[in-house]
Amino acid sequence: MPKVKPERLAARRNEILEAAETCFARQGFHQTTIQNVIGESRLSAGCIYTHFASKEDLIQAIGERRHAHDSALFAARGEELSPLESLRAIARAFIMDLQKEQGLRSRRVALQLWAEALRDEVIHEQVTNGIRKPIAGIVELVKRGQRLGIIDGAVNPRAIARTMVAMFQGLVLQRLWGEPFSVAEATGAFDLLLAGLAAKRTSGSTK
Amino acid sequence: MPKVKPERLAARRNEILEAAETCFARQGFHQTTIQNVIGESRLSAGCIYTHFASKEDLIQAIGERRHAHDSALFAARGEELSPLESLRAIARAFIMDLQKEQGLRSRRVALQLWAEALRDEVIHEQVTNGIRKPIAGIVELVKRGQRLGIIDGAVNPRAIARTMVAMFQGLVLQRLWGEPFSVAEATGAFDLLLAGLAAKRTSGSTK
Amino acid sequence: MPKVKPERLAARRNEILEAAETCFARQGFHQTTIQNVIGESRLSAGCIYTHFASKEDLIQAIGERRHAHDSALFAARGEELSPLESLRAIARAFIMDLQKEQGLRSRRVALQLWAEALRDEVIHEQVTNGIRKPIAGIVELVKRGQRLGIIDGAVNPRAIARTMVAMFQGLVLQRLWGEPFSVAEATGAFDLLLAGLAAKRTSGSTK
Amino acid sequence: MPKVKPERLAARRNEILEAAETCFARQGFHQTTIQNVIGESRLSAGCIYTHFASKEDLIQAIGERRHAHDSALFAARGEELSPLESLRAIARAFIMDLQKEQGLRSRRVALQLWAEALRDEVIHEQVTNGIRKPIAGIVELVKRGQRLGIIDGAVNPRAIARTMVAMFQGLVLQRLWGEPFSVAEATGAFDLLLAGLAAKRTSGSTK
DNA sequence: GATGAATGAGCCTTCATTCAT
DNA sequence: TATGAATGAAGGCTCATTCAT
Repeated sequence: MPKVKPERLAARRNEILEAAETCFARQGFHQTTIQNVIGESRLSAGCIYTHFASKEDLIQAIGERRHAHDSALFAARGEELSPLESLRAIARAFIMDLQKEQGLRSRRVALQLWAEALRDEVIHEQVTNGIRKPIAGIVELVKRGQRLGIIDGAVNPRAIARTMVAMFQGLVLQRLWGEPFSVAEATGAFDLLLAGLAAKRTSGSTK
Repeated sequence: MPKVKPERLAARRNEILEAAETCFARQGFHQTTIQNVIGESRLSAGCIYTHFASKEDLIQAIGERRHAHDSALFAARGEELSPLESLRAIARAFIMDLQKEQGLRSRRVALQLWAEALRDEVIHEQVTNGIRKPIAGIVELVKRGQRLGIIDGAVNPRAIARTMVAMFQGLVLQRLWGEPFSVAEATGAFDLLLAGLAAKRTSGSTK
Repeated sequence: MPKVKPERLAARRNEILEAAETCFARQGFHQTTIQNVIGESRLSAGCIYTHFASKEDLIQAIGERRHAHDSALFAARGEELSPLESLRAIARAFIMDLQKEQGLRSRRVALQLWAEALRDEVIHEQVTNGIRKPIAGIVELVKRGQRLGIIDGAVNPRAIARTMVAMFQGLVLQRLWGEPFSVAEATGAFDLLLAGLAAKRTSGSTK
Repeated sequence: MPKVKPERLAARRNEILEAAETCFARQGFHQTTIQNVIGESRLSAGCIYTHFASKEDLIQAIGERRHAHDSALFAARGEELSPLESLRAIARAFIMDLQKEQGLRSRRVALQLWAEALRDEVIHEQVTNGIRKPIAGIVELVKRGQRLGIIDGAVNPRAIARTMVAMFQGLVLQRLWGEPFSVAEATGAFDLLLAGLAAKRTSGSTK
């Protein structure tokens, strides 16, 4: 029987993660020292190391969090919408989320996780898993659209899904770099892609 | 009259950059030690530091290179093509480049530069400049297309350009993470976007 | 409420300074490596750097110590003595101190600080402050002597004070270089200067 | 038969020493890099190393120069003066020399040699030799004065000589540290010492 | 002799991690 | 559990010195 309730433990863990994310967003993983996290969390080195085995562990835990966040964004839009409307809704939700100042901190960390994924197997797993679920969801929607005759049957659902996600990722990059970002522009561009999808008579060639 | 020709200097500089890029692609900026670069280049610490002021300087020089490479990819497609064909050509060139094993090493480094741009002002400049030129080029093509009546006059050229670049960036990410990548899929998806562009009578709304 | 008492901190700091002074006296500032101090103190690099910000900081802290030591040597000789006797007492104390083996270690360091003062503003401040207090003290004594009619009113107190200190400094140099040093000789020479001071009827010129 | 005349060699050697002294005076031995000397002399590393075996050798050569300079200062004052006048003349020459801006550069280096003498046997030899000659000269003068009955026979010539030199050294220190320095003050103080010397009836005690 | 690019040992410093309290 | 002083293995960088030209 633990003397400290598990919820207390989780709370402490969360405090640390919160502090770490702040530091990581500000300075990056490698520029952030454990001392920084200690300062930000107002805890001690020893305390942090009873909750996380190592700095790497801490980073991975942060990765896990992000994973959850993005999955939620793309998660089940109400079933009552048409597939195309669902896709728009997803895009809109994502684009709106990019607007929020608050989400940016976490996305700055995400960008670093993207880079880290090249080397760290665990993070690689997190990142690719984090992408596969949304992609699968979009694939489902497109297929449904095709069954309903709303979406051109010739398009490759997987390719569409991957492309949409790619667009979102690229938008994140540009947003993080401080490029001008407008919800209207982003939504408009996305609608063009959907328009292409819907077109019964796709002009695959420009000739 | 220098005993050693300037071209020799440049060659040496290049050797170092080459070795550094190899290390950075393999281990990332922060996991790579100068010792690694020394080992890879078979030169000495002192030699490296007569060509680059610091590790940071080395990273920035690598950034400069990438900058040049990508700008070239997007650069002037022949004027004889129609704007839409030009856009396709650009996309195709980019997608083909992503196929090449050789380009990947450099792109692994690019992803790290993207993350680094959040903290390093010089790299930030490089990365955003590297993106602005392609965007400007695409904007020009779209505008020409609109003037020629080939592209829907209602679309926002800037938004399209930014979106296209975003797509490319996202593709790079997925490719680097080892997600299955097919030229046909990628090209197909891109054509959809172009189809949306070309459609004179697009219902921007799905209602 | 700190787990470790502040006095423990000060003790540790002192250990380090002690080790550093030993090394510095033996090898000089620049020949001494932090590794040497580590070896001498039987502590670790990290520990030293939690107490001192840099090697330079360590040197300056050593300077501060010396400063204190010398100021003490020249400090208030009992008020019950006549000014001339006070001057003799000061000189004697100084000369005796030069005899002690123990004081030599610290003086070897002092000589290096004298040289360092040419370049390091902080050390320059320490060294000149360390000299100004004794000079001021001697000036006071001379003035008192003049008021009492014991010391020739024509002499410039400041010049005398500076000269006395100069003599002491020169003696330190010669002592450190291993020149034969005898208390009797040194005291005798100093008395000559005092004799000159006291002489009511001195012909400043030898003609 | 050397192709390069020895005088050409000596000239080159001198150029280097000149540059080195400038650097050493400005930054100290240990802060001065060979690169600095190279820059100051507008020669090359290889060139310097054909004239001097090592940095240490360069420093010692500088030491040799200083040695010569100071010995000259104290050297044989005309025989026609009385001993006391000779002593005054020596002091005056020294004090005047301290005034010259030009001499200061070299004295800044001297101070560093004084410190270096603690560790470097060669420099120690130079410094102590540089002092012994003046001391011997002064001893001779004092003895002559005693024989002539001008100087109190009770004084210890060696002690006097050492003390005078000590005073000079101390004055150099204070001057280098930028303490206010006046020829009149310095000369006055020195005269006091001479006055003490001359006194037939030395009050060795102040009681 | 002169040049200066190259060498590489070694220095100062940092920082993830531990452990006695 | 929490604390934070202490550890010590590296890491980035410098600089005296060499040697092919």
